[in-house]
Amino acid sequence: MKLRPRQKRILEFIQEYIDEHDYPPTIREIGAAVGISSTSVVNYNLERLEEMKLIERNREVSRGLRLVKPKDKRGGERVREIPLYGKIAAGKPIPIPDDPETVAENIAVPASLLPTSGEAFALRVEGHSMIDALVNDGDIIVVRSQPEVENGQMAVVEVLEPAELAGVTLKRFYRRDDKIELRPDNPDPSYQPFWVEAEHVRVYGRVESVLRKYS
Amino acid sequence: MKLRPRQKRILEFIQEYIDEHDYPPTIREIGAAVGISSTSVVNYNLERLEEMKLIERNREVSRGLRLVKPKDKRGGERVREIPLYGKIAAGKPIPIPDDPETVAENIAVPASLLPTSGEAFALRVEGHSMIDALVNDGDIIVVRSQPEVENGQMAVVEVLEPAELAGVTLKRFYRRDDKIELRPDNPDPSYQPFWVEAEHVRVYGRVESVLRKYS
DNA sequence: CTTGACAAAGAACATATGTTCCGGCTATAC
DNA sequence: GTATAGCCGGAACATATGTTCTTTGTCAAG
Repeated sequence: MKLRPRQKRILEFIQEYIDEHDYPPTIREIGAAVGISSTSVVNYNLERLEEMKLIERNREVSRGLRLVKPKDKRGGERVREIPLYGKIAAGKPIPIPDDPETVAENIAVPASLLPTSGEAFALRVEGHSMIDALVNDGDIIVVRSQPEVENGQMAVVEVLEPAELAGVTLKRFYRRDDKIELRPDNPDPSYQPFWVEAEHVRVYGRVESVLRKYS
Repeated sequence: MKLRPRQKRILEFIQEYIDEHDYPPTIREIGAAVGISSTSVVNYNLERLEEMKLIERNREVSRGLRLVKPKDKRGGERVREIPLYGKIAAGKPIPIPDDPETVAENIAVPASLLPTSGEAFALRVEGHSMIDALVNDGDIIVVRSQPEVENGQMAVVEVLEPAELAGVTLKRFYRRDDKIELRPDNPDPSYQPFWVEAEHVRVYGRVESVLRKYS
């Protein structure tokens, strides 16, 4: 079966309408846009399109139609939304937010910057302690959730004790037996590594990618 | 204003419904799902949600509602595809590809990392000359196409003459009268700035953002 | 030419769906 | 207590919207 020009215009209009409104048009709106005065003619053509498997319809439901292969703007799996949980101190640890469940916002990340497997989340870096690792104040890091990381990797960890260091921080991670060294990556001597008991550290994940926007 | 549990359930249901049907639910469908017998109560709560800027409504239109920040698969303008033209030397300029029109591939970039206006494209950085600007070998830069840049900005420029420097390169850009200094950002003395006649330089654009993926 | 399938227009119809109004309930403030 | 505001339920209402029917015109096949 062949797609007639009027039917092609209907398809295009549906796509445009959904792009603009986030919901499909009515039969009458389609008619007005394509230049069809009768609702029955629109209905007729929608039936043809349905036969051709180009759209799906839910009968007796207003705006009950969808495109079978929507020309999705975000091209399938090329982008994912991950939660942006807030700020992380690259310098001194900062306390965990009271309610970690409340996600401030989501951020869209290209699939090419995401881990190939596993969950991921994002944080905004505050401070300059990882400057030598090319991570700066204001950058957004994408973190792959995982309970362990290898030595030398950039990791997001929570320090439980001692109290004066407690909080979540971004550091290079080195494990020696049951002690863990958290090392900043800044030549400035005001940034010093510190050691913590392994049992007092919880690893959230390792840094997978970095996003930076220049104002 | 506080989000009441019933309103939260309404939001969640709208999201689920859209994910499943590709169009929004009716007031009555929301009521049935959330356990509200009266359409007026659903309407009332939708008005509250609209006040809180959590949804938008088109009155007198069936299913005329949308989530303001839809976790929707087709999240509108949140992502754009831009061409990834290939590699650029952060160190020595590299020749322009014979056919700049042939785009090797496209890359999806979140709108938050794109310039608010104008065209953009992406390049993969090769070399370490911009290491102090936190741009490293392998990073992808997003470039806003523009014919001029301000002094000190990181810019993608093409050098036409002299022949031994000809090519496209990534440098900090400084203009003094009719001469242009192209300055790398690496303390290593093997990276040296150089001066070129302004008429022998073509500016492609300035660096808008940086993406880095750790293997 | 006649026939039948297809496309279309217009009108009438059925109902799906948003809107409005009224009353009741609960909690808090006065 | 009373008063007020926020929230809810129910029903009547208006209309937005899909469905169906009849009629007309076109075009290719017989």
